[in-house]
Amino acid sequence: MITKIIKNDKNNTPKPKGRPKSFCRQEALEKAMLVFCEKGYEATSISQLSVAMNMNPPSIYNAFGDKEKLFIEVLEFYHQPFVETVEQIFNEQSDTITAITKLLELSKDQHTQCYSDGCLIVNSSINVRDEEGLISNKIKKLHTKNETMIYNRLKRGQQIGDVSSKASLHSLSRFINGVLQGAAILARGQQSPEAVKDLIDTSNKYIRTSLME
Amino acid sequence: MITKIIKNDKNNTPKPKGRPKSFCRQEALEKAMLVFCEKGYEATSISQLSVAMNMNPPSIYNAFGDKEKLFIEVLEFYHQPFVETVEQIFNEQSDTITAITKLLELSKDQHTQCYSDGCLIVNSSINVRDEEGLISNKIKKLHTKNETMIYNRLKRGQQIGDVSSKASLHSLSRFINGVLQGAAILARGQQSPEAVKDLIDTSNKYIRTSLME
DNA sequence: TGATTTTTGTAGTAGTTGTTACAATAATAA
DNA sequence: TTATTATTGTAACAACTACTACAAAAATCA
Repeated sequence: MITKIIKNDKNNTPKPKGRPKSFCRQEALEKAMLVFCEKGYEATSISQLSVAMNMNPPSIYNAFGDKEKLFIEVLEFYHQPFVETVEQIFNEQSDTITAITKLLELSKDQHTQCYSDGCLIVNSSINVRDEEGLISNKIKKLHTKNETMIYNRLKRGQQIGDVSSKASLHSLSRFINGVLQGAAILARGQQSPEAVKDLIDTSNKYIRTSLME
Repeated sequence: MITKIIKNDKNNTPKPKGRPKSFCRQEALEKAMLVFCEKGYEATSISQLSVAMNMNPPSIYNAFGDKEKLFIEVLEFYHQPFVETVEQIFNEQSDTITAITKLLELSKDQHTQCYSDGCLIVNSSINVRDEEGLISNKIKKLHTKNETMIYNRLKRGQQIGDVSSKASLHSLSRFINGVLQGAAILARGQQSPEAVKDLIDTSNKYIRTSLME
C-alpha cells in the first residue's frame, strides 16, 4: 500500500488512472464565465457552453455535474479574485477613507468601459428565481461576504480612529454595497458612463463626510 | 359613405365587424406583465403567457404581433402608471426636497415588501441583450424619461428658489436615478429590507443637504 | 338570407433545450 | 500482454421553444 503511493506520488500528485483530461479546469471555468456574464444563467445553453469551453456536453457533465453546479462553481470562480483585490486594497491602505474610495474607484473603472457586461453576481440575483435553491443561496452568501468585508474595514477604521465613532457602520456598509450594485446595473443597462460616474462620485462625497462625522 | 359612418358610429366607437374579441386588452397586458416581472423576458414562454392571459397563442399573436412587440407594449403599460404617480407627487409638493423625499419613500415602500419582483424595467435592462434592438431602445427611453422627470423637478426647484443654485442638477438627478435602480435590485435579489432602507435613507440624507447647499 | 370580416381553438411546424446511453479511446496497474 | 479505469465523441432522448396553417365560430353588412 505504502509503496504503491510512493511509487505514483513522487510530487504529491499521483498520476490519474484513466484517459487524461483534454481540458484545463480553470480555462474551462473562465470560458463558461464569459458566456454566463453575457447571456445570463437561463439564457445560456449547454451547446453554447460546449462551444465556448471546447468540451462536448458529456465532458461538461462528467466534470461539473450539471448546469446548476457548473454555474455555482463559476460564481465562486468569478467572485474570488474580486475578494482578493478588495482585501488587498483594504490592507494596503492604512487610511479608511482612502480604502473605501479605492473600492469605489475600482467599481467606477470597471463599469465605465464600453460594452460592460456588468457584474455576474448582480445580473444573477436578478435572473435566477429558484427561491431558496442552491444558486440563490450561493448568491446571497456572496452579497453578504461583500457587505461584511466593507463593514469590517469600517469597523477597523473606528478602532484605528480614522472613522467617526458616531458613524452608523451597518447603514454605511449597506449603502456602499447598494451603490456598487447600482453601478453594475447602470453599466449592464448600457446607460451613459456619466450615470455610473455620478452615482459613484456623489456617493463617495457623502461617505467621506459621513466617515469624518 | 357618410351615412355609413354615422350609422355605425353613434358614440364615436363603431362596432367592429368580425367575431368579437373574447379578452380585455388591458387585463391581458396586466397578466402578461406579472409573468414577465417574475420570470424575465426570455425565460417567459408563450405557453406560460397563454395560460396567464387566458388566450391561445394564435390570439396573442393576432392581437400583439409577436413576443417582442407584446413585451414592448407591456413595458409601456408598466411604466405609464409610475410616470403618472411621480408627476402627481412632483406637482402636489410645492417643496422640492419633500417632493424628492416622497419619490424615494415610494421606492422604499415598494421594495421593502416580501417577495418583491423588483422593477420590470431594471430587470429587463439586465436581461435583454438585443444590442440596439427594439426592446433595448425602449428601455433606454424609459430610463431617460425617469431621469428627465427628476431633473426637471430639480430645475423647477432652482427657479422657485428652494434648491441651491450651486447644486449640480445633472449629477444629482443621475444619482437619484441610480439609487432607485439600486433599490430595485436589492429587492429583486431578496436582500434584506434593511439594505433597501439604508440605501434609500442614506441617499435621501445626502440629497437633502445637497439641495440646501 | 348570404357575403364578408375578424377571432377563435385545434393541431402542428422546425428548431432548441438539458441531459444521457454507449462505445471508442487512452492512460495506468499487474 | 491483459485488466482496469476514466474521459472522450457520437448520437440520441423527451420536453420544450416561438410561431403558424387551417377551419370553425361569431359578429356586421347588404
